[in-house]
Amino acid sequence: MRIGELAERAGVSTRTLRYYESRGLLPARRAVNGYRVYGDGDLRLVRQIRTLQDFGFGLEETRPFVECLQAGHPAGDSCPASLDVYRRKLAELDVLIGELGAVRDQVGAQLLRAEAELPGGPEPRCELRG
Amino acid sequence: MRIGELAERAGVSTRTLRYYESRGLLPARRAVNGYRVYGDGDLRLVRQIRTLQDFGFGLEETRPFVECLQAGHPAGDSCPASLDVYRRKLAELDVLIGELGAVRDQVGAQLLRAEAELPGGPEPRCELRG
DNA sequence: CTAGACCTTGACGCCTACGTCAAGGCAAAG
DNA sequence: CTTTGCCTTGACGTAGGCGTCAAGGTCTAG
Repeated sequence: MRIGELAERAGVSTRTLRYYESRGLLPARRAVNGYRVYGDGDLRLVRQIRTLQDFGFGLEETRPFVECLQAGHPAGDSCPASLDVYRRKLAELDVLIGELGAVRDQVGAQLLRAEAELPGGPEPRCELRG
Repeated sequence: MRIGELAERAGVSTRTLRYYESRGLLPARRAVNGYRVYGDGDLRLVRQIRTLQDFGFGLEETRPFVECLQAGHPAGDSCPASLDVYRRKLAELDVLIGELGAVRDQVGAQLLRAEAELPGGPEPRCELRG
């Protein structure tokens, strides 16, 4: 299939596919006229990349998965290098989530304090009515 | 004081201060020779910006706080507009943390599955020894 | 022959918060 | 006068992942 069909089937733009090729992921055979030609394996490959990107992986981080598939393994994460990426990402996520949680608490505290110091506006929920 | 001193006292670069000015935050008086001249209030202003940036606020999001201080209020969050930013940020953080948590769980699940399917490598912790 | 759909490469745009260099002005010390 | 240090504006570079022309080649239907 050519680039347009692969793009449509994978749900991405042709620009995206050319970009992946420029990054060394997703190499393409060429027809006589210079057109890129892809096989079904390439569809799996692009889908693997998109799945990881949805998880917030950068393109470089998807490379081990891509190479794993290209090496003929059943899945992108059938190789130790891919598992390492999973582990690093997990660690990163844990740190990030922790930091964001801390920030959330600080912002929440600032909000409460500032609301208490601001006389105007809507009254606090616990205000006595009547 | 001039830009170099303010930069040092605030712990930022002169480039950063000029950038803030170009964005319409942190306006500066000018000496006869064209040099920027700042007062102590500007130091508070810059510190307010940095605090918020440490919380992950974008520069635009710090504008209400800056304007609040410039209006003569005791703190950057002494104005309703600033509180609105706090609230929006809290909501954003909650959503983001939730999404990241979901991703974390999915990546963790993928890792466990892939580790189980990979025969080689270090044995699971529960393996019998000897 | 021509229109139209598809393909090619090349290159600039975007967005954020500055870093970093370039060329040159101003002021005080020696 | 010269050095030294601080200041000025201007403008390009960075990172990520493409979007969006631009100019032109290819193939097919009518």
